Amino acid sequence: MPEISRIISEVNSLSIGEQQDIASQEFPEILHKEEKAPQEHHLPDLRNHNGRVVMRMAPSPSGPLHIGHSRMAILNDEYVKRYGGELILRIEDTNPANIDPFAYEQIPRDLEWLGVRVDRLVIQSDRMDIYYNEARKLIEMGKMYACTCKTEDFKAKLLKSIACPHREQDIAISKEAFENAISGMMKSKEAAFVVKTDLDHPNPSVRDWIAFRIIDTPHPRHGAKYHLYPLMNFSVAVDDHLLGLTHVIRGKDHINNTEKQKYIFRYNGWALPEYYHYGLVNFPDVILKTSIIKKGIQAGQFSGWDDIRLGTIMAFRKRGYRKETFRKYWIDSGMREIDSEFSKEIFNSINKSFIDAITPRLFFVKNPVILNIAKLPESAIDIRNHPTNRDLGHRHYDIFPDTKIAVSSEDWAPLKDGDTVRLKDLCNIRKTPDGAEFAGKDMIKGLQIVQWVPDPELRFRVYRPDGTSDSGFVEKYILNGDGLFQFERYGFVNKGSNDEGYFLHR
RNA sequence: GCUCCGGUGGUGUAGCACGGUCAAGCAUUAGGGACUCUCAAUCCCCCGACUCGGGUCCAAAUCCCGACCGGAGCACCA
Repeated sequence: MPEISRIISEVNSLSIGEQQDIASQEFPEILHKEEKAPQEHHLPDLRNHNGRVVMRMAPSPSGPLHIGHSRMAILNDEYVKRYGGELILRIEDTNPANIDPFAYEQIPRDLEWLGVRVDRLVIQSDRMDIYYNEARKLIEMGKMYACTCKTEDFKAKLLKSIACPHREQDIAISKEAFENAISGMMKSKEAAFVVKTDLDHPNPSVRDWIAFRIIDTPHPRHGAKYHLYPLMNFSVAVDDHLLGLTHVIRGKDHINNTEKQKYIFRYNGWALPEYYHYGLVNFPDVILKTSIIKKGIQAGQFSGWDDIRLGTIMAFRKRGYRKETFRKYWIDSGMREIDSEFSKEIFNSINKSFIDAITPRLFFVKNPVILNIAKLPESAIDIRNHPTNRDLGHRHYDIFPDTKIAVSSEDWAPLKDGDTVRLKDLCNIRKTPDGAEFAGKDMIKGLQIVQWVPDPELRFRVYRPDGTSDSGFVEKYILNGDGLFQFERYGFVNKGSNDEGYFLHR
């Protein structure tokens, strides 16, 4: 080692120029910069994976999944697929007030569409007895107590690191209160059940946190069967252990919760899973909040959970996004703890790379003008459905002197009399004071090319995610297919029916 | 205010655990061009970043300290 240091300092004592001279004379091969292989984005390896991992996704059933949830789902799924093991979907429905029954059926469907393989479904409200039993153990250990303080008093004391009078009460009192709460003999807010942590913990929210509360609201799955519900930090800790999780990946917003949950692990002597927290993603101009969406749907402002103005998986799907896009985007984003902004451009660009080569082209003329073209010659033409992909075939038109042609007013209106444009794949036309006239069949380089629709009959409306819509004529060939089309010079559109569709992206 | 986390081009990231191969890679976007009967795709070119200030070191995007900025949480949501 000293030898190496000596040589390094010797080399460093030379100027760059001298170093280069020596290198080029004695070791010319090192001056050739090696071509770097393109770097694939890939997720880092997990700590302590022993060939098998058990992971989970834990959404609350307040509504269907949205784009934000897809990160959690895909990250977990990727790792389980990489190492092998089990992916658990755990529906966290221990707050009866925040449940939309529809979510129980839609969340699995959203995941399936995303290509996430769920090995096991766990619904927390079906495991209440397990939580009760774990709580009894903690009470017995003296690590949990019943508190009948007023909420404000309880908070105020903790803020000052002062124990509430119930903290050291007899275990029997807590035990009895717990059973009473379970059997429904206590009203909401009359008591709470608190996990003892550390009154001097620097973060006040970690000090003695509430693990169970009494709720009178009936549960959508269980009605009035239960009156005492665990809070997330308790049920999560218990389940993460009992379900045998090896790794937990979730958003950074849970970092504080992890601290709280660790107390349950410690008291029981359970081994901790490996935790990862990815940074928060800001989604500009995307509506994600379930409470807002719900209100909007009820008020008739949105057509439903799949309204294309929303950020739900259902809405993305309706617009024609590919599931592969979600996966690539989130893998590219990695697992860093930095907060970031969702990039619509990159997301759309990824999506385009998946669909461009396989999506048939079609002409759509928005805000149309119908032209009678003077001296239009009879012709029969074939138009390719894709500029390079021959497998997509072509479409055929017979054009006659009296065939009416629609073009977009956005193309036509700016033209002056005498200007010429190219009707793509058909002919050139000249604008005249009376309308339009034929101006030759041969393609002239540099001529503006416009899309057109012959014998315009099919009105088509495209709904855009910003709430607006465009209307125009579309080629009749749209009737022959379903799914995605690229309306040339307009963008990709997912067909909803024969007269309307949804804008995907350009 | 307190606790924790983080700061690489317009945007998303790679690199940071083990300082030298980083005068910083990739993608996207903007701009220019080639090609093209789509203002698409493809190809080429180009603009653009290590938050700042100290320190350690022969050498710092990488380690240490401070500042600044941003985010999350702060107690009966998940």
